[in-house]
Amino acid sequence: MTIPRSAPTLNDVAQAAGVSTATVSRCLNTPERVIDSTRERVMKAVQELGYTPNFGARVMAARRTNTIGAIIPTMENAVFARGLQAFQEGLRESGFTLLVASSSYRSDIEEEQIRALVARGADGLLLIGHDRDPAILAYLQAQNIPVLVAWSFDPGALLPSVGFDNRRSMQALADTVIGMGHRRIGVISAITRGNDRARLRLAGIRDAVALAGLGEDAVTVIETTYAIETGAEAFEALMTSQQPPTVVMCGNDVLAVGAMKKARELGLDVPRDVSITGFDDIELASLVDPALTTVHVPHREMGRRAARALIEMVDHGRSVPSEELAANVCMRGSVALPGRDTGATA
Amino acid sequence: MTIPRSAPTLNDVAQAAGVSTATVSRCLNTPERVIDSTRERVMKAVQELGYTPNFGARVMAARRTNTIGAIIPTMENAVFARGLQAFQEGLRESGFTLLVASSSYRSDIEEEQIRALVARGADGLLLIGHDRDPAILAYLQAQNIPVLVAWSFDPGALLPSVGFDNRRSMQALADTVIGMGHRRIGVISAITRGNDRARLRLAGIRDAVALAGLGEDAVTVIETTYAIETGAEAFEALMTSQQPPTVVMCGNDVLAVGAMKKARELGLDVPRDVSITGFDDIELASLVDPALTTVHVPHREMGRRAARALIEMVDHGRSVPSEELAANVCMRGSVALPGRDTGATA
DNA sequence: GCGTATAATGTAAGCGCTTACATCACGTAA
DNA sequence: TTACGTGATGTAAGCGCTTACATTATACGC
Repeated sequence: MTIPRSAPTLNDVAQAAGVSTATVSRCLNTPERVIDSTRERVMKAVQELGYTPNFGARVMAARRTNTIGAIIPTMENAVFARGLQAFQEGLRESGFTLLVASSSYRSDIEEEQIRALVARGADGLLLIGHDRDPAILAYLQAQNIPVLVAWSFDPGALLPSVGFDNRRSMQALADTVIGMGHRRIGVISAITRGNDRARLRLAGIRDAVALAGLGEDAVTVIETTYAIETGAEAFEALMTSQQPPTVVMCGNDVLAVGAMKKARELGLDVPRDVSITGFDDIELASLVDPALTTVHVPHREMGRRAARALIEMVDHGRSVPSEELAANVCMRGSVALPGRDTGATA
Repeated sequence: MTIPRSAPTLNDVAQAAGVSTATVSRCLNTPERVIDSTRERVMKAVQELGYTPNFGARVMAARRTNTIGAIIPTMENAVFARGLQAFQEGLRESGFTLLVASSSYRSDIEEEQIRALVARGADGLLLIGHDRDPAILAYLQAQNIPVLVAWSFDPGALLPSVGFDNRRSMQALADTVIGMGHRRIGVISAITRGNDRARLRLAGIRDAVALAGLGEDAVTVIETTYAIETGAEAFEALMTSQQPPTVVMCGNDVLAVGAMKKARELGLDVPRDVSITGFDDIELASLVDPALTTVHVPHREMGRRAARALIEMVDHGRSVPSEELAANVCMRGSVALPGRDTGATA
């Protein structure tokens, strides 16, 4: 067996098998149109040469890639990782390959990645959230490529989505908390700029506050990046202020876990001295002590449905109605009635 | 502005700008070779048409994709997610795009993904671990495509690697544990089939046992899939056996956290009643109570170095020496001297 | 003004594949 | 035997791009 200088081509296979390139191509794509004896000969040559069709060439000739692209903010966020894993499994069943890229929460990188994926011939795209420069939307439209949004449900948006109502879900949680008597609410939010999930969750808290007839100054908001440590810092800032909150509502579980960690360090008992809530219901939420009150998001289900919806769009070239999934409040040990005092320990 | 039937091509741009396709191509690839006035005209046309070069065609003509492919077992494992994020950032700085696929720990899917990535013209590949069907190795060699292995250092393997010595690191941890007096060791390992990291970690424990002159029956091994819940189940099985171990060493932190959770449910105090160890040092390890004794793996550093090494291989077409990173034992609260009793609570 | 070096642009040949269409080899019916 | 239908295979034209090479424009020195 000789080692080829470079990857073998269709032509090499054709020569080895003593047929034309068309026959080889047919063996690979429509085997039933080739007589058995020939096919065997060709397949043998394919095996021996270790031939893999050149994707670029194939795409260019056939105008279809069976590839779906997805762009997520970061792979380090467990919620995306989980949803995407399910998404990929769903695609695989239908013969699609998933290509993933991440944007580090930066819209310029997201745009770059969108272009990269489109250029690679992605048949469809999965994007996270609706906040996006109109120019990119126009570009996507010009490319005439199906795009689905996940993790955020918004029937009024330009793009169809599979997700949940971040605003209403967070409001439900805030309603409950306020209903328990909390009047000073600290909020640790993810950066809202370019992130509708974060923005809407914050809006949900404000909705609840307004509904309860509380003043705007009932909430103190700190925005910070996604990490346990930054959550801890924000928590400390909130709790060492003049009038510390009796409950700290966090934009996601990771920030909340950071808050709980810092509470322990500060000698604050959760939930006696201060209540803490999260959002997402990642595994971590039920592992910490006390278990974290949060909003459960069905990430896997979302991934599966997104796969189904996007395949539908790609296969039949038609848009698809947005799908809303339920995200329910999950009461656990980290929330209690507010104490009589100001929330500081003795 | 008219909506094009399909994506605009180089030719469309050339026509719109009144130049040849070669000039447009040069504007995009070697702008300094085109006079300003022409370039402006061309770029304007590019903008207006929303032109994106067709990747397949470009690759076919230029024989280079600036794309690196990576295949990981699963995105849901935080260690891969973190290392890969760093890997991607490293690649981006050098103008490479990362394409990620996951194999669900199945070698047949991994092979499929390897072929998919190769077919897509990946200039290089990042793979996890050395366990792999020789046929795929041969295929990769025939394709003459640079491949780097991460998460496992093995200077003797066919492929160069950037990683740590799973066996020796785990042995170091086991040495320490045995040095503290533990004589009955329960092991919760990830599935070892096709997973050299799991296999080598287990081997490291056996090395330590042999070195200490203990019999083989000092260790009881349970293999299970990667999840908190399966770790919990395995832990229960170990602890309800006739002679429960005084220490349970887990193949990774996720299994260890599952074990700790189950310990709490069983009313066992960690580390008084039983010691528990992990591997990886994910964030979770220092969040649980007591903090988990584990082996710290520098995932980010590994990702960065892997990026550098693979780029070197791709750019200069030469192989690269394997790099070993240190993975150090991290003693924390979950390990203590064994009690006098059998490990069962009163 | 002319010749020449140099910069800017155009021309056209592929890159590896698919596929419409042409060709060929049979088998069947008249 | 001939004519023709059918199925297997070959031929060759692109797909959109890059790039070696050819051509044309510009600048400069004499």
